[in-house]
Formats: sequence, C-alpha cells, structure tokens
Amino acid sequence: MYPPEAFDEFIAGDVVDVARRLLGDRVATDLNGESTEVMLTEVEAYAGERDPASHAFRGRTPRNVSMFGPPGTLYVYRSYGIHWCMNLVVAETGIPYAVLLRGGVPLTGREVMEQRRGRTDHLVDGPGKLCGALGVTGEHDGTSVLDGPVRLGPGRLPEGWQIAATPRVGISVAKARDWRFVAFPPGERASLSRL
DNA sequence: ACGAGGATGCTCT
DNA sequence: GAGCATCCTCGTC
Repeated sequence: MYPPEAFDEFIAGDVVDVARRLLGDRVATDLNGESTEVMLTEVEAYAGERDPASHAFRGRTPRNVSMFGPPGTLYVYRSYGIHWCMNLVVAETGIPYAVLLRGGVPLTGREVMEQRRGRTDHLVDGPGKLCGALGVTGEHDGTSVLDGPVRLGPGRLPEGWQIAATPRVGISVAKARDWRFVAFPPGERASLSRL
C-alpha cells in the first residue's frame, strides 16, 4: 500500500500520465476475511470539468461527490443499473480528476474471485468484472485506497510488457482522446476487442 | 472471433 | 423519461 506521501508524489502531474503509470500497480481488498489482489492492466483517464466524458463535467452532483475528495478517494458508481465501476481520485481535494480502473490480472485470491464472479475465466477484464471479482460495491464509494478495505500498492509490469493508448470505451463524447491505456505481455498482440 | 439484444436501476434534465 | 464510463448469452461464420 502506498504511504500517503509516496502517493502524493505518485499522482503529481497530469491525470493522463498518472493513469498510464497506474498500470502494473496493485489493487487489493480484504473483505469478510477474504483477500484478493490484482495487477492493473487497463485504465482510463477522466479530466473532470475539462472533460465532456467525465461524470464531473457539469460539476458536483449527489452521485459524484467523492470525486471531489482528497487524492486516493474511490469513486464507485453503478453502471447500467447492474454493475459497479470504480475510479481512483488522483488530484488535490476539489479537483475531480479520476482514473477508471478497467481491468487487471489476478495475483492472489483467484478462487474467491471465481466464486464471486460465478465463472472461472474472464474474471477481471472489464470495469464491472473487476469490481465484481474484488468485491467492490457502492459501500466503498468515498473510502480511501490509502487506509480503507480497498487498497492501492505500487507495482511494476513484468519485463517486456508493452502499453497501448486507445480511445476510451463506451463514451459518446470526446472520443478522439487516447486516454485509455492497456498493458499486454510480450508476444501477445493487443487484439481488436481489447483495442 | 464477432455481433446483436436484453437485463436493470439510478442519475440528472 | 432518456440515457448510460457494462456484461452475458446465444446466434452466426
């Protein structure tokens, strides 16, 4: 887990750069005595009030208040009435810059993830799936990854892994910005469905 | 591998 | 009341 001062240093700079640097970092949960951890491999940057695709583009609303909290705060929202999606706030208090955590690879607690997801494949390759596997729900909205049940730790991508930048997924505005970042292992071509 | 369609509930206009 | 920062299943090829 990041110590607060190390996290402040980590998030210095533009939200887009911070998003890219999050690849390889670890997200871990401890819920009901069950531990899970993933390495992040897919993220998207959302630049708050200067980004038409951000939930905070039109300012503070009841839903997005946690995006205006201190860096390290989680913004968890319901997607399509069914799934949960989580964002990490990466700017100073009052600046709703956030990174949508979209996917990763399981590191520990795979069996727990399989049980939560009700299947043994495609456990964490999507924002709703990631929250499902890690057990993240609306209860965690507003909690901090620096001291909460959902934590963030530093990490590195394995040797040889590459990063692709692409447009963000599922949005209807600001489609031209390559603010989605995907990490993939050597030899594996980033397939069209991932791009 | 890929595409279509349905489920589902909350948020904001 | 429209529109989602999605996922799954089932149909094709």
